[in-house]
Amino acid sequence: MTHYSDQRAYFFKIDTTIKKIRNALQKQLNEGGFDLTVDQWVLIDHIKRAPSISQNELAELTFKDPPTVTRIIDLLEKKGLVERAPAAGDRRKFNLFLTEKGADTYREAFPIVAEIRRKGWGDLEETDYQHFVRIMDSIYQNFN
Amino acid sequence: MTHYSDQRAYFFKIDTTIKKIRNALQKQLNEGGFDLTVDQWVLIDHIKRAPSISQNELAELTFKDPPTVTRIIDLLEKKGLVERAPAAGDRRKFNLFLTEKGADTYREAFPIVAEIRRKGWGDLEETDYQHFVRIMDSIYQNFN
DNA sequence: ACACATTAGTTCGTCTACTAATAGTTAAGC
DNA sequence: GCTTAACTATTAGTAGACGAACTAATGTGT
Repeated sequence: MTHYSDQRAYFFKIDTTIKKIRNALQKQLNEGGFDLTVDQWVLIDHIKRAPSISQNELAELTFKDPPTVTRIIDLLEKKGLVERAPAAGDRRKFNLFLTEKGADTYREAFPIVAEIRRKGWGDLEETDYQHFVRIMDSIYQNFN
Repeated sequence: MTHYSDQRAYFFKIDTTIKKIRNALQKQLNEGGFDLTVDQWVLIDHIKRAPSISQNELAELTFKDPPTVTRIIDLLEKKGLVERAPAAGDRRKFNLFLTEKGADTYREAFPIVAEIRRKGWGDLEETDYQHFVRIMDSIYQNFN
């Protein structure tokens, strides 16, 4: 029970750290005048990188559930940032694209996101990153 | 831009890892027949460790907002696991306690939580834990 | 060709996160 | 002492997470 792996700390630390990052990014997006949540940004980012992606593919890539993706895309479509185009050859599917307005938003918001990432990592080093990836991947894999 | 700290990876890895842990724990709680969410467990755990704690103190400790704590405590009270007692000397406050049923639930659910923590950490070592804590704390502090 | 399973997306219900606004209470300053 | 500020908890509204159940379309086996 007193062994380090039994402490609540690691669960708790991951949780509070991701909250901190999300809050910082959300605050910057708000102050930049963007009507965007962090999760909405994440989907826009993926669509920008893989235009014509389907909702299910998006769900897999972002580790969100299909219903969650549906709802976020609904919102982005309402704002005119994303477009659902019927997929050729499969009438169940949609191909997702950024609208012109969506592409503009991406371009304008990107520097804010990049700055938050840079700020969060601070002066941690390459070897820290290797430790970080190894430990996180290990925890993740332990649940597979 | 190609520098490691600019990758989306670290944000993404933290996010997916905490999701994985939460899902694993929730699944175990469900399979164990507990009518408890992960967040509800977190509050029960804190009340167990600090009986008579107030809602605001609980919010600070768990990094949840006061309205969130209010709602979760409402649910736990409805289930008969937690009790709100008026605080002596300050009629705005409540002192929170586990009911007998709440204490039973804690005792029964604890092994499940401990097992998930153990499983997640796997065979990572003490030095890994030190790296982990240092890196997480660093990211966290970079936003203060 | 037809029953059957699978896939893509949606709807619904419950829960948590966060903001803003509010009631009621207590503390502080002049 | 009295006004004002600060604090504790709550309510309301929007957004997101997730599971279950559903519709419509597609694929497979015989």
